[in-house]
Amino acid sequence: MELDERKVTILKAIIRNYMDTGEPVGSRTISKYVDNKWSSATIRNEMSDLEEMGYIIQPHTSAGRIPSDKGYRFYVDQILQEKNNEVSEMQELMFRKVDRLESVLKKLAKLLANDTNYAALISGPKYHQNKLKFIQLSRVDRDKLLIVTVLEGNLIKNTIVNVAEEIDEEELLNLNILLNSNLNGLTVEEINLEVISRMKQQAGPHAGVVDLVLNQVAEVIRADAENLQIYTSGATNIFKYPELSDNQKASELLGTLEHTELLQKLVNGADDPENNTGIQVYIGEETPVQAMHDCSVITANYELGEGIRGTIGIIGPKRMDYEKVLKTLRTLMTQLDAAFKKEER
Amino acid sequence: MELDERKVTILKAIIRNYMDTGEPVGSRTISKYVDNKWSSATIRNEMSDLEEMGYIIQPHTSAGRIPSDKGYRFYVDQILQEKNNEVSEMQELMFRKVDRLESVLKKLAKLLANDTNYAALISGPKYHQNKLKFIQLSRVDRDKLLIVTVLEGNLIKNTIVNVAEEIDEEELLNLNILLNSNLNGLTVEEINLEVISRMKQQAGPHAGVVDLVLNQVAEVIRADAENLQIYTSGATNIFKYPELSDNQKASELLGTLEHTELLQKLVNGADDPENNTGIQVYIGEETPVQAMHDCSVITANYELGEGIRGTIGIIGPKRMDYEKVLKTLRTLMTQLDAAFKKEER
DNA sequence: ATTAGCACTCGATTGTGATGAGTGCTAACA
DNA sequence: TGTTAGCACTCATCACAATCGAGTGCTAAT
Repeated sequence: MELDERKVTILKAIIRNYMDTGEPVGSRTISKYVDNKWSSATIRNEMSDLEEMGYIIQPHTSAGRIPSDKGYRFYVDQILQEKNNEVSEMQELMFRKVDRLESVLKKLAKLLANDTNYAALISGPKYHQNKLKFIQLSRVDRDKLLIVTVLEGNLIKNTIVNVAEEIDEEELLNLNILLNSNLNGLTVEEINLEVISRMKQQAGPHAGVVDLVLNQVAEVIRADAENLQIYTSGATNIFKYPELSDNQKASELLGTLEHTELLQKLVNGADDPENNTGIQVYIGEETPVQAMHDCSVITANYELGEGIRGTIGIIGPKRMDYEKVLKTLRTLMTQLDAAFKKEER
Repeated sequence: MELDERKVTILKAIIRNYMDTGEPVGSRTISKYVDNKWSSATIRNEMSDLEEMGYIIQPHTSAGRIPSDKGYRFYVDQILQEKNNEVSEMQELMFRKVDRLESVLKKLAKLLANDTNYAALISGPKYHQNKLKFIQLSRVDRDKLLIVTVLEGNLIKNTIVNVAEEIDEEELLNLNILLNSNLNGLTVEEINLEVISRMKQQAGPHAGVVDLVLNQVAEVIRADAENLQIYTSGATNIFKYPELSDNQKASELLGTLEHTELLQKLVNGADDPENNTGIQVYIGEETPVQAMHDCSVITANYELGEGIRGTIGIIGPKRMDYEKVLKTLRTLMTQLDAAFKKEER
């Protein structure tokens, strides 16, 4: 059987209606929805076909129909095909002073959740493969050094280490120069044994400190790469959708949103190389996270400056307003990009 | 009427039973609970009295009794009176490397939530009234300075600012010395016009930079004091308690846990000067947060080093295991203190 | 090919009675 | 005088039946 134009119209009508109400939709409703262009009986016939083809489902014999995962998939694919060019204007971007990336991300998640009425999720950037831009050692106490590490893209990490030996200001200055001249522009991976031994040699009596510093830098960056920061917001929005807010499911879903390690799957999934738009739509069972099998999840990759990438995600009911979410995500990514470019300037 | 010993015993029995089951408890249950020391009929009489006195409530005519807020209050006060001296050993503290305070706090909240099976909340330290320990300016780009601010207690803040003028390394060094020699040991409040104008004078051509730096420092500290960081964990634990997990309430409660500004009330409340233990117990309507009127909330202040204070909180059903929670909080506070002292060493 | 009409299905809602845990009260008892 | 046994009463809860109505599938007419 073929999916002719009328079937498509009806399918879309079913999906749109269901998105609004969350209730199974019957033939008469659709008939009215299309201005009685066809009678309910006709619609019934078509619906029967659509069900046979797997696009819609009947929860029980005498209920209306609801879209199946396949139905949603069809709908979404249609939207995705639509031209990408309408990058609408968006509200004034609210992160004038990008002081700390983290707080921006949090705000962003909140904004997104409020805007869409779904749960939002945003992952901090992945640090590995990032270049070192600058290292600064300072003494904060007699036996304590502060290490400030600045990565490409102005991501900053601090660590405080205890040092056994005393180092005077001049030595510290020299160490700083040594570190920066040797390490600038290298990625963490590129700091190999050769580089290290050369630095140690140059450091003379304070080779131990060099070791300490390098270990600490490596550790900070690695630790951060491992337990990736993921911020969520608007988790309670799911209570707005009865089909998700049954206690058992809601509890699981909310629990999952608290567990970063589970969310990682979503974030990583977006790396699909075939997908050049950077946008992924998971419908129902397609979602790699168990607790979200009754939801749809949309993720989008963002990129700030050179190679600093992260992921934004929206989690909502299967009947989420795909059009709106996709649009919002697209504009947001553009905005984010622009904001950062501006900051970089 | 007086609250004699028997009444107290029965009241406690009712509360303990109710904490276990979450169901209203009847006279026979209590009779068995006290090894039939009194018959159910006697218990009934006493319960009738207790109800009249307002310590317990009958949800409906032919149900058992449940503790009222007043009942809980009595119970908790009893526990609080018990001697404070049993600081039990606790599991190995898991924050060997206190790299970033923030991540420690998050872990702590998670630990606490897991341990108690209630929702946990922890506020980051309040920065104001904190002394400046160290300031470091570094150039990261031609027109960008990195300002690292270290406060007493080794709390670190970074900011990047754009500067119009070019500053060479030597000038930067001088500025650093200038900043540190003038500002060390001062609180934010103490940096007044006099200090500022003196610094500007000394800075000569780069007075503008001094201004910029000071603004930025002030802003960072203020911004952080305003939207105080509050981390929550184990929010979904509330689904373990049927009396809270009705959809309407659960949604509100979880929503509230996402709104830092509402949680502030809890955190601030613990500042009650009369309360020298630093521990606050809110039962039911006593809670300053609307959505938690069906819960009990316990907050405890912690202190790290000099004047860096924050608050830990537990949110659970009114029938929460007060004894356990109080004990856990007390030990935790001790541990936290010890861990930080050790770090400081 | 479309549509009107009708019998049918089945979840949701409402109503009813049985069940049982728990109470209050009274009278008997120590 | 305090305690207890006994009994009538209350009321949430559960299972079951009756009813309702939205929505269907099928057939026959257009």
